[in-house]
Amino acid sequence: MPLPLQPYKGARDFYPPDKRLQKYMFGKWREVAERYGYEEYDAPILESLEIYQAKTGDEIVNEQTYSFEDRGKRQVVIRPEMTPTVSRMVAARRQELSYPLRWYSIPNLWRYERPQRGRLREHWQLNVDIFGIADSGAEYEIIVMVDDIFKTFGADSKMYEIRLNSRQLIDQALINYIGFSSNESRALSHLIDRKAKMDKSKFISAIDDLVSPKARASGKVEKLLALLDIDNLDNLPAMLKLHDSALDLKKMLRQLNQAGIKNTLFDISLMRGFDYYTGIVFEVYDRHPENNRSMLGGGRYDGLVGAFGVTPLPTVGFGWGDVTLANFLELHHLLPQIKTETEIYAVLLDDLEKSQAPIAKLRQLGLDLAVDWSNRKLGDQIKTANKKSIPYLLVIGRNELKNNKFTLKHLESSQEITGSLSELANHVIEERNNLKNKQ
RNA sequence: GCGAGCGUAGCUCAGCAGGUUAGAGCGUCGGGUUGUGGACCCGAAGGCCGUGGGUUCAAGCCCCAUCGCUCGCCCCA
Repeated sequence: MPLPLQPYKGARDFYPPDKRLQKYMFGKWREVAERYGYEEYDAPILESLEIYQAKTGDEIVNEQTYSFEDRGKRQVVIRPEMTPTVSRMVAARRQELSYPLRWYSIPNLWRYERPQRGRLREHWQLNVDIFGIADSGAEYEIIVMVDDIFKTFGADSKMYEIRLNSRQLIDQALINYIGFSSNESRALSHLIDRKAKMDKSKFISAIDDLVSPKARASGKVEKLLALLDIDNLDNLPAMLKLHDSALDLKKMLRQLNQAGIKNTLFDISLMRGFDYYTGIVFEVYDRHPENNRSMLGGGRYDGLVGAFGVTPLPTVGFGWGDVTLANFLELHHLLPQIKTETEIYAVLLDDLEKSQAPIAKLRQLGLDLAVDWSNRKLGDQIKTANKKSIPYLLVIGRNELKNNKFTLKHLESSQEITGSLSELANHVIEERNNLKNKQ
């Protein structure tokens, strides 16, 4: 039996070009998060089972996670998401941390399920959370940051849209305005979340299955359907329109608009799967017809830190997966040509031993340099540099060693410059800095 | 977990109705003589046709199972 060459189902190998792309994406994520004053944290990939049971449904814990019993009989889960972990960390130091607390992380997460487009078993996710702010300024900051990240990747606002809703508004609508029980309301909100995927008659019959015959008879279903057709806050019935949650949403949309973010919309059917959200929720959709899906989402969850037995802490956060981001960038042609880190390929022609001094010198001067020790013909060595897309070529042969003057060739443009090692190094470093400033 | 489609060289795929030693392009490696690459020409390596079983004189092709991939569903972190 030959050994398998494929990575484990739903997981990925990162060959250098893949890793370069990942570094690029993570780099932009970090850059923007830090520009907003967020600090990076990390945590173990293993967590004890209990911390998931408090907040999520049983199915997620039992069927959609990698879980096992360790040798000490502890129930262990490979983390499927970061929110419980970060809540745990904050709760553990609830008293000593100072608020508002702004944290981010890019954890590796695992879920046990069938892989499909945009959803693998293994993925990485940018997680950003702000703790300690009850005011909607927290949501505002988070959404502005998300938008900023898109812009930093080169996207324009036509490529995506930001949809907003409020859990409080939904509760108010389903329970107080229409009059469903809280059980019916919870079941209905999960159903409404799937509305876009179902055709209308199927959706209606699914509603009928969920609600009591009495509710059906009293016209509540019609009332619900009418409500779900509303796509503008101003068209809500008065009782809802004047509710705090609707006013908050309206203010949020206005503020975003003032910040130049106009690709927003109110989507009353937007739920987010989890029950832990307590206020405004949002998702960003790709507008590309081939990928018309939610790429990231988040919202306010004020109860989770408190679930660890400490004084509750208002929190807003979001998670953004690397797979959905990569799909988006690819589809919208936003992937840059990402070069290898190596800047110089040193080709040795004559005396390998005497060539070591200039190579060491260039590295001391701060250059990333790979050496071809193969002693092959010059042309062959150049071909290798070319294939590795290393930008500069340095030839070290007897002439160079004798005169202590070297020639650096930029392979793409075929331009050559000649000079001392430090002159060449300065040139490369200058070009490197120019490139960085452009990005 | 459920349903559908697909598995032939590193990659993209051909492969006739089941009929001898399984093909192309790209890529890789080598060559086209002296210290300058990308083009072009020549050549080579590389496949138990995903795996196991079955039907048949004969299976890459048909049947069953299994694994994997893709797309839906469920669920969505």
